[in-house]
Amino acid sequence: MSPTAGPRARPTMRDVAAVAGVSFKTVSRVVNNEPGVSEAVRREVAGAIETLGYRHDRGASNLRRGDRRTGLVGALLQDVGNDFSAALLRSVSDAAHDRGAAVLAASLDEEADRERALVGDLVSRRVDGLLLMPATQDQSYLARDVADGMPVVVIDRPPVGLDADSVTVDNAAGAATAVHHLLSLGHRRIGVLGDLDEIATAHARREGAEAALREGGASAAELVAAGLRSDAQGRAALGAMLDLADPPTAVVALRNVLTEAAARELRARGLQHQVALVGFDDLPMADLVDPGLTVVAQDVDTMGTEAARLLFARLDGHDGPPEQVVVATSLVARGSGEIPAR
Amino acid sequence: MSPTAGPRARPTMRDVAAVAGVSFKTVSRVVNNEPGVSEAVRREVAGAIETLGYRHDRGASNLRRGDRRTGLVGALLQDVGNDFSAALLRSVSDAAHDRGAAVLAASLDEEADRERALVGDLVSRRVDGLLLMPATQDQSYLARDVADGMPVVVIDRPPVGLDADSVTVDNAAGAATAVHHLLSLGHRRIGVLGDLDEIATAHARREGAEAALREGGASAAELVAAGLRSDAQGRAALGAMLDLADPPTAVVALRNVLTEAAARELRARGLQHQVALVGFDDLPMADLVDPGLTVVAQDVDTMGTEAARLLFARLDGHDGPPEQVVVATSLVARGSGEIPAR
DNA sequence: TTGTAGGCGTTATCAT
DNA sequence: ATGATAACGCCTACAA
Repeated sequence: MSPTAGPRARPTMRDVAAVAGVSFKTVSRVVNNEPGVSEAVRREVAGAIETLGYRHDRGASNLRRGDRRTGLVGALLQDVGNDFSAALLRSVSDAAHDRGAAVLAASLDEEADRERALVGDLVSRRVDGLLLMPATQDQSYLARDVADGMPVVVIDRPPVGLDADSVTVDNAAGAATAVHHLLSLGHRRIGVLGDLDEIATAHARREGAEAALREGGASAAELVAAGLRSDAQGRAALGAMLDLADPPTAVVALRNVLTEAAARELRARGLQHQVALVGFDDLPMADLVDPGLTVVAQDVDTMGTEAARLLFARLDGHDGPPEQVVVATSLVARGSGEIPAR
Repeated sequence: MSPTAGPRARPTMRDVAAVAGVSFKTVSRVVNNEPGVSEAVRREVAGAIETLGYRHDRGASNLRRGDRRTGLVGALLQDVGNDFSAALLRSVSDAAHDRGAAVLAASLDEEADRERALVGDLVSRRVDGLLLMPATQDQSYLARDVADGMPVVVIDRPPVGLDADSVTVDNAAGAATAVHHLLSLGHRRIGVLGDLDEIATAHARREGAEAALREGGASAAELVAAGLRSDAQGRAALGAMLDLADPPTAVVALRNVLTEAAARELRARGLQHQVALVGFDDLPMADLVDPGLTVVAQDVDTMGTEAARLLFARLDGHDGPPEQVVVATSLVARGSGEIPAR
């Protein structure tokens, strides 16, 4: 008995039926475009729907339906505000919408608990499938739900403890490419900036870079910094290296924030044309920076498309062993990585 | 009778109850953490849940519940892969997750039909509320659903034909700021690059810029290009202006892709230090470009936070007239906009 | 502390 | 072509 016109209860099929003067099953037929309703009745019902502002309830529908498909897909990414995640979300959600599915998106921020909590939430919402960029070290907690019929595609990092499709890049190889590029230009003092070693991709990249350095006879412990999470940490770490008696003549930044950080620090010191820089993962305006940023690029578009393909193939009943798609990385030379050693 | 281990049917509360040897209402109590269950039974039920891999079904739960809240929020943005939309999505989804709500995200790409279709989808999924960056010219089609209790917050553009909260920036004023900045440096030949005039924000920006130019006595029809949608179109339009006998000494780019395009074109012509450039909307690495890109920045963070605040206030029952929040823009001088007139 | 009956809005099944 | 009835998985109300 609220005096303010509170939200009126939404009309149901029964209400529509009453207005149209038919049984509510007939309304259901009309709403679902089922045959067996005369044109006259169909119009009558459509009119009632219009006047009442009736809106079909997918939740209720889904409860009763045979296939139990919600038309919902989950996308748990590292950070939907970040370029890489956002690009993936875009291509996956395009594929989803082409199939009439909606996408539940969320950011994990490398927090394992958040991943488990959000997966739980998505499962209880009965998503048809899940795209996951893991924050956990082990996804075996998902095995049961996968067995119960919820396909999961793991992206960016290989799944651990879980038999699932995945889309990754060869991080070690990509990092090695960056190092080889610099070695070939004569660099021997090469700094490495990496993220937390607990993150699988970060670990693989650092290992790949260090292995390449060793092979090239350019290994130097004081030029390797890991565990860098922010722009500030990246700048500080590079700054410390540049303050050494024998500073690096080149830097490999193993994540996009670190590439940005390195570019800033070099620029702040006026060294952007003296010290070479190669980043892992492409950046939006890398070509406009001075010098242009040389990077080992991941093909985000392909990654997203492939992930969507795998996910929807499973949803279409495609059975078979998990598929591991590895997308190629490519070195994009724009200037910063082509500065020769002094 | 499929030979392949197809998705087993998910266990229900009844199955759990059978295993635990209790009634299924007791299971419901345990699942919802309701009081009135002995510790012993609680543990028994928890064990059964574990062995069966039971997962609560929110859809079914919600159907019977009194409040009919789905804990779902829709976010219809221009393009979740684009920086501006992605930043908004991030802050809104943070606020949503803080409240235990999940976010359905989708991109509209300025397609009015897509907006209407997706809104319909979200409504039939019974989202509790909706954040909308409109692609339509008129949102009156939403009035009924708003009246039926679904709060809508319109972002980036003022709502048309709909009484709803909104979060916008003063586009005309922002564009005027950019022009004034250039006028004050002595520029009189100022090029303007704008998006489709049908887009409300684009229209307002162009009008604001042109008004400021007129006031400054620097109006020049041949230096105004609208309807530019892509990097290529932006570059072409600016290129044409620069090829004029009396080319512009400064450019205002009214959208971030156009700012990028302008920076590219100027750079390609080696004019990046001769022709001034001010963009509307900030860009990721604007400080690393040479020269740094001067922009009129929109405070995306505040926009997202405000939008979330408005939406969740409505969901918390806050009643009252629609609120129109206008977030201030700010000129961020980084170099490109401070090049003086020749 | 625990259980039973009924219904949320819809679709499946079977009847008319 | 249309309708009555049961059921989906769960929660509310009430009873034991």
